[in-house]
Amino acid sequence: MGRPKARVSMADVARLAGVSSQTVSRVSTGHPSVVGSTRQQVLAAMKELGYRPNSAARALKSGQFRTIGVILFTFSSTGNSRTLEAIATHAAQEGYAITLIPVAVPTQDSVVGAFTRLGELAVDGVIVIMEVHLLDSATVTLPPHVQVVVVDSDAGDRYTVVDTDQADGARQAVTHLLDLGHCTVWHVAGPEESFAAERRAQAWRDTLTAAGREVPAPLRGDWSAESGYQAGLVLADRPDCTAVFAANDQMALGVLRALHERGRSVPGEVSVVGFDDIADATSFIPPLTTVHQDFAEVGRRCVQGILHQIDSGEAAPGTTLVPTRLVVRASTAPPPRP
Amino acid sequence: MGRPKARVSMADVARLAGVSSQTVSRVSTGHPSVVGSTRQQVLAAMKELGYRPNSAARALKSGQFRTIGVILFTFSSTGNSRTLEAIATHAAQEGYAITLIPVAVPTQDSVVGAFTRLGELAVDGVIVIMEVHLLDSATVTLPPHVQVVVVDSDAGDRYTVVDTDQADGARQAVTHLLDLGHCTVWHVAGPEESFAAERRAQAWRDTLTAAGREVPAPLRGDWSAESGYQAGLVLADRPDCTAVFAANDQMALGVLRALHERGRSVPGEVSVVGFDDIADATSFIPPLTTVHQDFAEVGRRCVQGILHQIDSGEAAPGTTLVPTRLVVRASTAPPPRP
DNA sequence: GACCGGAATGTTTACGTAAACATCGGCCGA
DNA sequence: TCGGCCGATGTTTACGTAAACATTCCGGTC
Repeated sequence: MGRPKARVSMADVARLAGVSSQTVSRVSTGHPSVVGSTRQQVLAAMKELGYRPNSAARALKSGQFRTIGVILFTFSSTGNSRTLEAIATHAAQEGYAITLIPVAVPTQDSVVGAFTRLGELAVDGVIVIMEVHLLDSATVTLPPHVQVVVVDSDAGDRYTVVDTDQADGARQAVTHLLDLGHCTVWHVAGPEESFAAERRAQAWRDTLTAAGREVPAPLRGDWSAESGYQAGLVLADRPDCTAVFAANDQMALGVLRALHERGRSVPGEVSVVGFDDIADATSFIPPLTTVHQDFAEVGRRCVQGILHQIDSGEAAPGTTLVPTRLVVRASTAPPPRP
Repeated sequence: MGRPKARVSMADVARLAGVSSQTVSRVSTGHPSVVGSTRQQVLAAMKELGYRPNSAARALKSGQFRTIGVILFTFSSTGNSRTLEAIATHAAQEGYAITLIPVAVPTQDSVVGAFTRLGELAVDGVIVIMEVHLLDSATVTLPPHVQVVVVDSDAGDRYTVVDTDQADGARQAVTHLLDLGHCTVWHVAGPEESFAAERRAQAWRDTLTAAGREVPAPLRGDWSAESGYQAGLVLADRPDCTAVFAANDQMALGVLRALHERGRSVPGEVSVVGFDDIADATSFIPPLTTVHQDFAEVGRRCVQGILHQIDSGEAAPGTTLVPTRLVVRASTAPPPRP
């Protein structure tokens, strides 16, 4: 409001440089047909006045914002915030900015609200990081001119979906434990609403079944270490439990603590595998064997996907899976000899 | 490009509703002097055409973007991403969007680059989450019309700074250990470039000195659990070390692992205190006594501060400290009887 | 019954940029 | 030598919105 001077515009620069504002525009956008001497003159004037292009005017004119919206529920999940980081980094490399749209409470109302606001938002495309269950239940149609990429979903028939290969990761984890000689593997699953949790649980079940092993009833957590601890207390009391696959590293941490408190040694008596490969996993007691997720790659492919859609102007339904890799550390070993 | 139809504008709505576009504008902005029946007509037309205000045009006209830029180096620090989450949430409540500007490599060049891009960005204000050392060394002046709030800095004389009360948190941690009867407290510090680390180390030193205790040489980590583990290995070999204050929870985790591996029981032989109170700290072995930081409050005050500056049009230098609180769990106890 | 005031609505204009079109001047080939 | 062509630059215009100003119409007042 009370700023000393209005913002410098192209007209101001043009006046000082003694050219037309269109020439300033050409210099600003790097158009080739401006001769060197003129360009220098304009650049000098820009510098002297401290000219900055007005992105609102530019967006208005061009119809492009060079901005990607990212909708997400929570940062607290390791995956979300690491994916967001990768998205932001890659978008920046492509000259795109990121606009964050947090949806604090994942109720249908707030999702609708977020998408409504989205329609007014200055974005060329949107990346949605959330369980698509909510996307479905929300009776919202995305504004037709906005392209969408979804993470963590199975809606590959309708949207472009990028996700970690959850199933293969879980399979690797279970196979690793079976190969070590365990009769079967117990599972601490994530919350029901989560697709990732569902996938991991399903692959765990399938792998056991395919190997002809008994499938114990899964325990259910909510991704938190505390919920893993509760599950771990239950498992610690079962002498027949020698191998546990937790659906994420945090819950594995809780399982480790429960086993430790109940005096069951890891990996001597019980083996534990996690999922995510968070940085801290190397410093758990003992260092955790876990499934590594390449969040950076997920983010990269999200940006790539959305930019492709923005350029081509049309959606490209389909699912891209980013491979996972088992990282073996010290929390797994053959089962104890009876 | 090849979209079936151009975007719906106010003129289209006006045509359908049989009013002028200015009336549509008035309805859109909630201007009072539109009679009920007209308003209904316009709203119906908006709905039928799927009208969405064009924020670029709106920003161009009003000179405001209703957007806050957030510059940050890394999400991997717990504090950064939790603060970001709180900022995003509160900004959304105020009807502001968040634009993320990641600076992957904290070199001077990339900082300059980020701030240059910033000048062109459609933001009304900026929140900087980073060590201000780099802000200083970067020979950048922020565009004069952009307001700034800084987190984690001591530049309160030049900028509005919001930070956790690092010093008091560290004091509480050290005092707690001394009160338990420990002769002195060892410190695993964060990296030198970090103001937060510097503050915590200084307060640790001051508190020991004020109590007339010996001040051991601090060990230095880089916030990671692995670096805490390395420091822990050193401390585990010193029989005179009975109490450790780690500058964050991750490093505390590493210390716990090192002590465990070397057979020194926690808290029986050695007490450990962390800083941050991350969610997982309750499931460390043993559950970690740590200093709780209220990131949500930090985020809230950042948004509040920047909005105030945007409204008033002038900077408001000064520092706001958010209190911390010691959370006592199971990793601290009186020292062993010799 | 003419006039005044104010509420409801319409018209004009400007925000800063960049595409489209217009102009100018010099160089090349016939 | 001259027409034409192309590269460099200028002029016009439109993007969608909302402030400022203009107009219309109504009820109420003297």
